[in-house]
Order: sequence, then structure tokens, then C-alpha cells
Amino acid sequence: MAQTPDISNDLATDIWVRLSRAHMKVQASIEAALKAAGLPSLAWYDALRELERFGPEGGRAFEVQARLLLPQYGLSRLLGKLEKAGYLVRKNCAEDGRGKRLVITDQGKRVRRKMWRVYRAALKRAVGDKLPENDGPLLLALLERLK
Amino acid sequence: MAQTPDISNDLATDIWVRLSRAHMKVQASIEAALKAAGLPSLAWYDALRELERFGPEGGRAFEVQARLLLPQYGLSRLLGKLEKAGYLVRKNCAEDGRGKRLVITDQGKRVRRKMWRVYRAALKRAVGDKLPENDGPLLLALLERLK
DNA sequence: TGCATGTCAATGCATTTGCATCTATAACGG
DNA sequence: CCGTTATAGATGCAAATGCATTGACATGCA
Repeated sequence: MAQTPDISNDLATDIWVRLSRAHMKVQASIEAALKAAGLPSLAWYDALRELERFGPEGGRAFEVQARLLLPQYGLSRLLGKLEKAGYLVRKNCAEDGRGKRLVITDQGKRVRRKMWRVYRAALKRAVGDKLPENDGPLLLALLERLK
Repeated sequence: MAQTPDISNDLATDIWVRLSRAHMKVQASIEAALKAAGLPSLAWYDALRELERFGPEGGRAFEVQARLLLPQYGLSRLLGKLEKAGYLVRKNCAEDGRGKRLVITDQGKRVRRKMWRVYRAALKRAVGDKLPENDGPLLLALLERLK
């Protein structure tokens, strides 16, 4: 009488499903917290963080892209918005006429800091508080394997 | 000399970052495998699976929605596409004049089965093969805590 | 019954995304 | 030096998505 003939649920599938749910859940919490605080989205945070790493000389878009996992056009447009918001300036690049040098503004730094407080608190609620004791490092190690 | 004053990396953040990366990685593998096989996306699979669960009498959209984590309008449009593709029929609902009864077609069942083979193989590569021994249940349990 | 309120599902409209392509410049090979 | 190919980044257009609202019906309550 056919015991779930084709929709079989093996372990890998279960892990994938829970991984998805966990990811969605955490992401939703963070985004909701940011929105509730009237702050920009996670994507903006990530970009600002990378920009801030560059320091005052700034850096190039393709460097950010490598660390951010966004498609090239996605980053290009995100940078456009950040610039329009006044969080970033794109100056022509001296050593490479094709590229721009990306420099975060003071305003950009300020908003990133604000976001970090909210972000961190949300993360604590959605992750830290849910993992008792020393299960954190264990989960970290296991996730690392899926890399 | 300020040791990473504000971009502090606590454990929760590390877990979140790796969770994101793992999720993206697995998702990308599955989607790529489906696309390479000329099959529809994961979202279609999930919907078809839920529809198939209903059996021949079909079921309602809101029931699917609860299990699928899609917004209402997203599901509505996805169902529209599935119907246009011939994988589903929406018949007027006898017991509730507002709703439709969703019934998967034979063609829908066939394509779901095809997808499952590809999906499952991709999942094995992206998850099963990466987790040695009995770490699977452990990871499963830890992810469950983030629910 | 009759009206207010709630629910199911679809859709118009603005925004965002993905894909392909484009422009501009650099790097290379002869 | 020139022509070819590669790389940085932007953008036009079509498709997808989010949000708000609608239309149709159900439900609850006086």
C-alpha cells in the first residue's frame, strides 16, 4: 500500500528543510527589527560594513562583491542607492580609469553603527538566546562543513 | 588602538553568517541542478508536493499557504503559473463560494517526480556527503532549536 | 432578515531583480 | 603601435515581488 513512495524524507532533506526555516526565521527577525527602528535593510548593513573596512582611501566594487555574494549588477545598484542616501561617495579611480573608488561617509559610518546595535540585539534574541550552553561552537562547526 | 570597536564578532553573529552561507550554498546547488535538467524551480516543487498531498479531492490555497511560508499573493500567482503550465486545475469550490479547490494533474505529478530525483541527488551532494557519520541528527537537532 | 465585519483569493501598481548587453578602459600579443 | 581580448562597472528591459486594495462570499450579531 505504498509507504510514501516518492516523497521520501531522508536525513539530508530534513536538514535542508530545517536549515531553510532557521535561516528564514533569523533573517525575518533581523529585518523586522531594523525596519521597526526605521533603519535600512541588512543588505545595506553588509555593504556599509565592507566599505568601512576599507578605511579612508576607500576600495573597489569588485573587492566588495567578492565578500558579499551579490551579483555584480546587484551591488552596482545597491551602491547607487547608498550614494544617493549620502552614505557613500564614488570617486573616479586614479589607477584604473574603468573603476571607481568607494569611500564611506561619516553619515554612512553613523548609520552603520546604529544598525549594528539593533542587528546585534535581534541576533541575540534569534540565535544566542536559543542555544543553551556551549552548543554554539558545535553548531558553528557543523554549519562550516556545509560550506 | 581600538580592537574592532564596533564590528564585534560574537558567536551569534558567526553562526548567523555561516547559516546564511550554508543556506545559500545548498539552495544554489539545488536550483542549479534543477535548471540544468530543464526543470522548474524549487518553489514549484514545494507547491506541487503540497498539492499532491491533498489527493484527488484537492485542497484549498490557504492550507498550502500555511505549510509553504509564501505570502498570500505569492502563492496565488504561483498557482496561476502552475495552472497555466497544466500542472494544476483550480475548480470552483462547492462548500465555499469564495475559494477554489486545487487539484494536481497527472502531468503535475509526473514533473514533481522527475524533479524529486534531481532534487534528491543535489541534496545528497550538498548536504549528505558533507556530513560524516552521525553528525546529521546532531545538526538537525541544533537547527531545530532556532525555530 | 439585514448590516457590519471577517476571510479567500486575485490584481493594479510601484519597486526590485535577473539577464543580457553596453561603454570605457586595461592588458596582451604580434 | 595597433588590433584583439579581458575586465570594471552601469543600464535597458522583461520578469518577479511587495504592498495595498478589491471583489466575492461567509459569518456573527442585533
